[in-house]
Amino acid sequence: MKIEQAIQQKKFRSEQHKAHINVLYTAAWLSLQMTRMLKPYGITSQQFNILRILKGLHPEPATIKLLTSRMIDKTSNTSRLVDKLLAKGLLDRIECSQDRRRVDIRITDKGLELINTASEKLNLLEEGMFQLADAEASELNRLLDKMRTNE
Amino acid sequence: MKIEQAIQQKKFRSEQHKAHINVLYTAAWLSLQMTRMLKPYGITSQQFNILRILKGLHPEPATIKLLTSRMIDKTSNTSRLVDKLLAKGLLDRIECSQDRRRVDIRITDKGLELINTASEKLNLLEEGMFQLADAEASELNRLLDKMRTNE
DNA sequence: CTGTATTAAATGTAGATACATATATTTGCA
DNA sequence: TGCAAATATATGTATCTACATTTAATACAG
Repeated sequence: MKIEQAIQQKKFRSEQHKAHINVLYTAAWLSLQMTRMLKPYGITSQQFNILRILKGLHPEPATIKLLTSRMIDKTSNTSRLVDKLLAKGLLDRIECSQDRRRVDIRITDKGLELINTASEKLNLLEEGMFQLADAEASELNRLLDKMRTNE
Repeated sequence: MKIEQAIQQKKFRSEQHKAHINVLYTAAWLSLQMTRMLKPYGITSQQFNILRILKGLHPEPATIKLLTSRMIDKTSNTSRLVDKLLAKGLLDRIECSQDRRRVDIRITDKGLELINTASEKLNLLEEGMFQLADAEASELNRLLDKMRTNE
């Protein structure tokens, strides 16, 4: 569906303005798909994101600071997201002996199991979702990166 | 900044997967810019979105249902967003006499004034933000629409 | 050393999202 | 007509975001 139909707006100030709206709309759509896909596993997409980062590092641990720097949404409250995952037994938290301000966080076996199962489902979703050829996806990445030039 | 640096991840499963992450990241970045820009005006970006729709319709009113269908984020609670704007005197709400389930919502002069001032600021932001040529912005729109083919 | 600045993480808050459910009204058909 | 289904909006709840503030530990200049 074209963005014009999706939000029932015929005219836009410019193609750039339309692209701005389109990125926001597409991200909201993607997030919703992901939220629904993860629901049966009892985790949110931000929580999934943390598990994904920890899986990549495993068996090395991460600090809260490191997790934050790798999050898609930089302003989410990593401490509280980690709390939720701890309560579910998907993470372990070990106080850091060299620097007692820090905490080392590691994914548990239960966490690894969950993310592996959930990732399979997510891959299926992405396959259906992405009609883009490799070259098109590359170009999309280039354009998005360029859009954020003033970052 | 390239997405690889932005979230400090070197490898992605595919260009498509990278594009998925990139859309989410770019939208979060755009939203944050917008949130900060609107803060001095005392409104959130979702509230701005409602004012923008009502400005386009002015002097015609809109129902909650119409507003929802035009929102970028379809699952936001339009009723409650409208409540907030009413409390600030930026909207008027009139119960609909033909169908008493419905409520007609119209932007006030105060609302129009606010959105006009805020829009100018926002345009400045967009100018600085968009390094994309017209043809590039068009292509970006095409790719995003294609990404949502299964919508 | 000692005290100030910096850093890491946690917490308080107001507002938003996602979704289920409730309430009120209108439609439409037996 | 009468009553079930559909429609429009509102509300309850748990979670998340954005940001300011707090707590605690470490760094480092004088």
